[in-house]
Amino acid sequence: MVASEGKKVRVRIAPSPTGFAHVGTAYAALFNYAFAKNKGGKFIIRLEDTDVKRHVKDAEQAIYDGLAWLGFSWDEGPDKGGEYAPYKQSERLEIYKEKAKELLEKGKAYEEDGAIRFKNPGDDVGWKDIVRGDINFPGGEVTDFVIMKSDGFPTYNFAVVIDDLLMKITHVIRGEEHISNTPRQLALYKALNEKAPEFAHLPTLRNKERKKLSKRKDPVDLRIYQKEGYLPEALVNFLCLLGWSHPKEKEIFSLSEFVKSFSLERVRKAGPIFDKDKLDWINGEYLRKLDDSELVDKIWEFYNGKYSKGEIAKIVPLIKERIKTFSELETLAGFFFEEQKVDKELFGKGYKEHIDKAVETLEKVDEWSKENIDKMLLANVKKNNFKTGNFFMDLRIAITGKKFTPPINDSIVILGKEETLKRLKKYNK
RNA sequence: GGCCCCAUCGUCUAGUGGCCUAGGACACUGGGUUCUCAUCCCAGAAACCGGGGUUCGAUCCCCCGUGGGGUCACCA
Repeated sequence: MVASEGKKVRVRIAPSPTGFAHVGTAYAALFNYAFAKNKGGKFIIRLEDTDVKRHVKDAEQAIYDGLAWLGFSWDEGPDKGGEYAPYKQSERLEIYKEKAKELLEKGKAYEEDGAIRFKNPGDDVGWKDIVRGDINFPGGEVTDFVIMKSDGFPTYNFAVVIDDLLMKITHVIRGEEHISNTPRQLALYKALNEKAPEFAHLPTLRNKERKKLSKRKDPVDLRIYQKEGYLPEALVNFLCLLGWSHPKEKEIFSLSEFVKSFSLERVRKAGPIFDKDKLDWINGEYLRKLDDSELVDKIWEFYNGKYSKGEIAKIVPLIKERIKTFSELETLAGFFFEEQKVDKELFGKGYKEHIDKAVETLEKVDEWSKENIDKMLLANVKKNNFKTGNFFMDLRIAITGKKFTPPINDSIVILGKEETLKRLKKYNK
């Protein structure tokens, strides 16, 4: 860190509580967090709740929960307090009122229909964006705009400027969609006789139609990922890779490594497409890297104790390399816990014979071990001149109801002699 | 439409004037391991939007097109 720069880095994210925790918010949080922590600065949450109509109950908590789930912590915020409290705009109304009054008195704003409008001088404005370089807007683009609504609440553009100023925000790192707001905010800083913070406009996450992620049709609610059984670390890692790349081209890395190697210079300008394929792969990578015992705990937690840790522990080695998310566990391995319906159409031609002989053989196994089962079943296949693949496939279907499962002999061992035979005997002639 | 931003394989990206016959990853295809699926290993197909410049030399610099996106509220 360059000590001579003096100013301590302070960044913020400014979500509005209009529903749930949004991936876009998580994305902005990720880059702000990394930038701040990389520079030993502060990461702040400020709630932009100045739209009374759009305010949704519980949305505030959902945002904290979502961000915490992903592993972020913030230094100041509505729930945490801090030197520049309050951090909720609805609790700062007096401040905006006062500032608006100042502007009014200086003749830089005027009243109209109960609202206060900023009198825009119409100068050309521009700034050096940290990720995009020079951006300029011709004067005249920005007209007079409302800063205080008639309901006594500030508008977004006004509140942002006042708060960033008062909260001593040094870098405003936000989505590209805010570029067009920046001229207004810059005009305000100038009118207030204050120096503006640095700006960095991140690319916008897009869907497959190349449009900005939509609340209606895209999976943007963080809880979706929680429910589907993604690891937060994997989601974060995935997000890191959108618009940013590791200097050494690494793909799998932790949040702390991201923080360590982060720089805004490596942020791309083009808006990346949020494509879950790669997320699935990353999640699988993280899953496979976990110790079996960790995986057991996480699965147990995911299913809210529905299955005992003992049961889970038995099957974990078999499913670890086969699931991409926790929610896939039941489709892949549900048969361990509960007998599945079997569609007889799935069976091959001589299935009854296969099953009969399997029952016959398995009944003779007294020490129920993988070795014995392997040995005896294979001998049985040979003796009867079965086709190995066909035999095991019919066995698999009879026991699990599915064609794709963990290795069948291992499964039989776990299921136990009694349960296995019970399932097979249903097909006795 | 005005203004602004952007443009390398299908997707995420490396690249910062010669190291590029453009590299990696996901996805895809083929093969190997295997009782299925998966993991793992190997191989393959796949891109610098177009046109002008600048330069001895452009994916990289400039201009113009084209395409995509964002934004134009008393929403944030």
